[in-house]
Amino acid sequence: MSTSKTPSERRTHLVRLAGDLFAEQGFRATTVRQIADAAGILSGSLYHHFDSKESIGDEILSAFLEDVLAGYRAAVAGSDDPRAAIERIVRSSTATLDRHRAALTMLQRDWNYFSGQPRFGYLRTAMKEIEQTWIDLLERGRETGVFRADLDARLTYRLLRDILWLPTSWTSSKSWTTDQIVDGLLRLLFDGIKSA
Amino acid sequence: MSTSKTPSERRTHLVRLAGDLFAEQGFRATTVRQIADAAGILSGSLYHHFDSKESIGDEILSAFLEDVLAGYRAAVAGSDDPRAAIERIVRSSTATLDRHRAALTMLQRDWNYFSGQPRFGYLRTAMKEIEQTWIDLLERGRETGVFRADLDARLTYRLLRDILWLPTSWTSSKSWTTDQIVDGLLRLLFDGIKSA
Amino acid sequence: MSTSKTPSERRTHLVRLAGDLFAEQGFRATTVRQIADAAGILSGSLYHHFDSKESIGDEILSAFLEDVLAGYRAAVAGSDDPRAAIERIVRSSTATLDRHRAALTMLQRDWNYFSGQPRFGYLRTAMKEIEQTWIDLLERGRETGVFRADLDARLTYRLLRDILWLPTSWTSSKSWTTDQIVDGLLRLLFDGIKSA
Amino acid sequence: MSTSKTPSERRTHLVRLAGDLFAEQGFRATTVRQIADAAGILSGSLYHHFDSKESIGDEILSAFLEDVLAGYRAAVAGSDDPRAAIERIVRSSTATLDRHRAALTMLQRDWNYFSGQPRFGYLRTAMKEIEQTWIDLLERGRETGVFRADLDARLTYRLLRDILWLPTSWTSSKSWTTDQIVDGLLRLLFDGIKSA
DNA sequence: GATGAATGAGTCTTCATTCAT
DNA sequence: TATGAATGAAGACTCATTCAT
Repeated sequence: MSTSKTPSERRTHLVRLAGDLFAEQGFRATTVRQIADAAGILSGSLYHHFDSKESIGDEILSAFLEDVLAGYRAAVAGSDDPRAAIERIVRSSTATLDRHRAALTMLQRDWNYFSGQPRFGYLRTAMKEIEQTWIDLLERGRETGVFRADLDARLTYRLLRDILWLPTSWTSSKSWTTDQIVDGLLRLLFDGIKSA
Repeated sequence: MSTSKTPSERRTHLVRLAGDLFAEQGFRATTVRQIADAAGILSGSLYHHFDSKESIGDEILSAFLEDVLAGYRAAVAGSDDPRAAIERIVRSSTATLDRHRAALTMLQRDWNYFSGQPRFGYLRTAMKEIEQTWIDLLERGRETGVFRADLDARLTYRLLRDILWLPTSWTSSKSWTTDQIVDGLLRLLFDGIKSA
Repeated sequence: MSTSKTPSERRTHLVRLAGDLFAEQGFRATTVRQIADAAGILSGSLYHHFDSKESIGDEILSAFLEDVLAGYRAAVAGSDDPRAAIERIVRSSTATLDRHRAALTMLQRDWNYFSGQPRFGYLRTAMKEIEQTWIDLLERGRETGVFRADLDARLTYRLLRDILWLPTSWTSSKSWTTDQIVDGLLRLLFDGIKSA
Repeated sequence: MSTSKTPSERRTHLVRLAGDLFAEQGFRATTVRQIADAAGILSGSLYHHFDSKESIGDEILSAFLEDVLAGYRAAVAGSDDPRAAIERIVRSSTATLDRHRAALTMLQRDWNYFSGQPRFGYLRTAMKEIEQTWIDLLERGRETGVFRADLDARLTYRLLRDILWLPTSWTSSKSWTTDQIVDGLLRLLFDGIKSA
């Protein structure tokens, strides 16, 4: 992944600035000049801290995926109850949103670009672990009768994973708190919109 | 909206080619040269058919929104039953996916880019009508007791609209038919994943 | 090697202009802007004709090597006399100098740069054929008693090949005609500087 | 020439490191960062020792020329025999090669660059002395019948000077010892490749 | 309608150099 | 002496667009 030695504060600050721009405009649509402008330096000066625009992206993406995977592993580790595990995943995922808006936006908008490059091979690896986790939980829940018997695990996973990551794009309009979103999601997820 | 004077077959063909590329790579990431290559002509020659890359995008987006709005209006017009209307919307939306993958991808990935330009003002207008339609239906369903009483109409709308458009990005992996996706969505939407 | 379809006259002209600059300054020290300036266009416009600076170099180098190898093969093909063959090589090489000054200078000054790139792999291949030709001739001449018995074929080859290509760098100072140089070289080569 | 006030050991070491890189890659193709990396310091820190990259080059080149000129003068001073003097020049030149590979490579590859700058004016001066020495020797040898009567002194000088400096570029392939090269050169020079 | 050639503004990146600490 | 951060000018290359033929 990234060679994160002991990132100086300056460097960390620059990554944050870049991340904000990536979140707003996407990775490819953001120019190094915009990043440099935000930092009040010349664009060439960025290369004192990073050896390429992509290495900034790398730093953001790998940090995000480490966090996400940690959340998934912790959610599964606790107990045997699939429903409880899914709820923990949803809650941890949503919590991660705020810290990693940039990464999420980058993946949503430029997935093809990143996943095609060898350098970002870890993206596919991580996604596979995430997928496997969901599918295991959904199938286990189905077998133990907690979830509907006709549930298509893979299809449901695809839907849920993407749904979970949707609200990132909204954060500009601060209409809802994170808690509201999580609860709305969980209700929708488990119970649908029908009244009981 | 679009300046579709005499949409000669050649022109229509070019728009389709461009759309395929936009769907794959996004609007901004697609170069006019790639479009021209796909058509077997030189990039400059495209300008005999369109006066800019954006006018191609315009053509694609406006056609899409006309279709979508028509679907929404038809869905609502039929009856008073909110649940039936929503099901019609979902079914019509999903049907539109195949015909308008390019437009959806463009909106998902470059919404900020388009919606910021006066030329694409109709995007915001159309979105507002879509939003209003959903909210009306959800609130009516809540009031008549068909939907849960604690349903946040606006939040649910945001979630549902985006969810509805998610599967567009998947089409590369032909794992499911459109029908499968629609049914999965409707079940999730109305009933959640819990077993009865 | 290079994909030389049907090089337009414009393209050919540009290659010549670039070659002149490469010959004077070396490949790496020459900027695309200088080439464009020489052609009276903007630097970006060069990329309408070539997809990279290196592809211009490729065009120049591969044309040169084809010419050189043709000369070597023809020189060897004629007869069995090593001394005559070497004389033909020297004469043909020197004749090639004028047409390919740029290529020679590029190889002399930036050999490490080019030979390290896969794209220019044919450079090593060609050099090997050249080396083998010399060594065969020298060894045959030694065995048949035409050349000195203590001649180190490989060492002599290295010296001779490089010596043969030296005068390219001088052409700025038009002190000698090509014929003078060839004759001087041949005398030095066969007889040394000692008086008989 | 060079501003070698107090050539501390550190400084001398740095010059040697730089020289190695210059010899491998050429002066212009070597970056100050590479030099600093080789020394284990940051590139900016080099400027505590030298006020510019060129001043490092200056140090290397002027040391070389002093050495070479000393060799030439000593070679001529000894006796009146042109042939003996030339042999001494060749032997001393070749001996200098090992100590000054960097300088030679720099001159071979970037002569135009250096000789064009006022700061390196001494290069032209030194070259003129070298040229004059050769021409004197060759003409004297021709007049006294030691060398061929039809020898073009200037042309032969140009050839010989460059030939003498050729083997520098080979040192990567350690196929021959310096002695072997010298002997090969001298035999070629005096006797040619023909068998007696 | 299409080609071939060009523009001009902008992209990421490199590199010698400077300087406060 | 060295570091860490920056400059500023330049480098190769991209791309939407224009236009004479």
